[in-house]
Amino acid sequence: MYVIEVIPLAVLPPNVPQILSYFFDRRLEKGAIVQISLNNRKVNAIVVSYAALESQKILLKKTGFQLKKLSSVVNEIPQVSAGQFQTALWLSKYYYAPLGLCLKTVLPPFFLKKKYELKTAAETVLPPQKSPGKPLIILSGAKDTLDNLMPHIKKSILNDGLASPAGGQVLFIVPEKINLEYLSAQLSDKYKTVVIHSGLSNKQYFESWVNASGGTAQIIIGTRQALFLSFKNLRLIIVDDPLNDAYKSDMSPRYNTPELAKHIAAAHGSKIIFTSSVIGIQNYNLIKNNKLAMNDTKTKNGVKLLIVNATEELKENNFSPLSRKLKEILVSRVKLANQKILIFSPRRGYSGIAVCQNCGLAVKCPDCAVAMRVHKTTDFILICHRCSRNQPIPQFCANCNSYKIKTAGQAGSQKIYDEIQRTFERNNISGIPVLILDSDIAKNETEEEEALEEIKKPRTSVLVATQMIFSRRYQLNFNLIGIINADALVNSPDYKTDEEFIYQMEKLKDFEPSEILIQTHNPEDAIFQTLQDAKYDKFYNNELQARQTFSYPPFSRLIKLSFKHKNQAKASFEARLLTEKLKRAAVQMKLEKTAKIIDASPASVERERGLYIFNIILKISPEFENIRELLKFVPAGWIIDADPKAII
DNA sequence: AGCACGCCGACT
DNA sequence: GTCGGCGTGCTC
Repeated sequence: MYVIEVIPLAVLPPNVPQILSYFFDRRLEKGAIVQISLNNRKVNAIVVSYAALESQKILLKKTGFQLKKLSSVVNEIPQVSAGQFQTALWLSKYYYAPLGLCLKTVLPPFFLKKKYELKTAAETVLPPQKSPGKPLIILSGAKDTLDNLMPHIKKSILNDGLASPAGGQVLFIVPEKINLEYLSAQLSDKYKTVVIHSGLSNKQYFESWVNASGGTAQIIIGTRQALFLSFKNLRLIIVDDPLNDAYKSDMSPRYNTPELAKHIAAAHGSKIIFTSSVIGIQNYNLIKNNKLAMNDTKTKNGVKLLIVNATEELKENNFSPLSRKLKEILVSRVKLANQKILIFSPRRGYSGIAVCQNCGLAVKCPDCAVAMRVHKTTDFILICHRCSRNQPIPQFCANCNSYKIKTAGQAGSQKIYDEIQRTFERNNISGIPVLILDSDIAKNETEEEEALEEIKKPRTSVLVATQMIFSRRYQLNFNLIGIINADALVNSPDYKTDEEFIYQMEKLKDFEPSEILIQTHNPEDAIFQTLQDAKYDKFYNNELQARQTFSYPPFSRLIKLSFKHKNQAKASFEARLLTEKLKRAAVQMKLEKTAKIIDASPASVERERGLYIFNIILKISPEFENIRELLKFVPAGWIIDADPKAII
């Protein structure tokens, strides 16, 4: 008899062991697939080790529980490689996520599907290679990204200076699948490329997998899942746009792709290059500490910035979302030939919200603690931007029964569109196409492509777009960009706001405009001067200092603990209970200095989809390794988010 | 996360 | 009488 240790491919709560033991009458190799009975349900599990029962007897007596027998063997041939185990373990440890779930994340979507069986789990453990050197960040405009990368790609594929005769592989990670087609078209005439993303069928995914692990593919281009492939001789990982929000997984394990990419690169001994339009504060700090090299190829192009005081517009009785200056520039621009104009709207929809003029209350979503946003279809309707629920604008105010419900607040893309049309009419301008690109349009893929095709035509046109347009910055150019409300550009009042603002603005410059007009209610804000100078050293240094003062990253690691419940009192109680528990534990463990616990507070949107949300923030100093010691007090039902996107 | 057990209210 | 609501507890 043998004792087999397995990882169930199921979610186990954090307070139970993630590796379980079962009896079996023979040995099973690491990576074999079995079926186990877990609390009376049948679950697939992966073998991690075996041991003769004799050697385990004493140990088993101590634990006290009765081991069960394995239900059945699914596949005795190892299907999970050492590399996959290693990645899953790292994810689980680094992001405090259930191990079984991490293993599931690492495995390809066709895993255990009969048609796509892998003969052996491909694994190429490379002999120690020449050190790949420090990570590198290349700063460039989006359109120069590939040109800058080509020498690095070429060198890696030629496998320069290495003993191994095999050609090297390059892994190119992008935040969204939208640019995969373009990148693969650019690279595939010179190199054998494969593509990996969530839209692939099992058949296609399997094919890419085989080409990557077998070494046929020289360049693997993909979204973050491509990091979970097996490789033959991976020499270089490129992560484009590392600051992109889409890189942070919103499902457990809540990993951040650039961080995982660094780990994978280290495991393969391959070089890692980030390509970005900005450095970012964390990377700036790494450069300062000599842990990251930088190659700044950005030419200081003389884009003209125009700051317009939006408050002044209101004082002068201009209630249009378009300032007088913007209208003026717009009207003169469209009279020229082949002008591309982007009007950047902070959000989709028509105008802000529906407000009762009598009592001043906005119409709120019944399930979420946010005001619903007005949209225009054939009629005006209300849509919740959190949960997508929609309903007509009520005739009477739920609060005071008044019938005076009016739309109010910041204009969205739809209203801006109407305003532009009206401006053109008033100035007797006709025949200028005005298009919208927001997530409402993008729901229909052909409609989105049509809008983009129209924009690419060699004629003057205007596009009203939300942040979605950023993913098109590799191919689109605009002569003029107007930002309707810069204050709403960054969605949350968080410690990252200024960094995010700079990031967004630098991305806009990727469209290579000659002029950017920014409308804001805070024109005196120092950030605009920083932007004007495009000198970010001082900004980063100030920001680093502020972050040090308040123990924000990179001077601490943030962990967000969230609890959701339909009953507000219950959620609030649980949150306070855990805060107290953690504080007491921290005192007992003498961690008051290394782990700062911020009291539980309702999330900035305190209710979402009918659930009340409370957050506890932990600020852990970087030298404290054993966060698990503290997190073991977090009961099941809490969401643990290490390195969260936002803390509100 | 699932899934069973168990204790209260509605209904053929 | 029993069907089914969901609170509680457990998973080698």
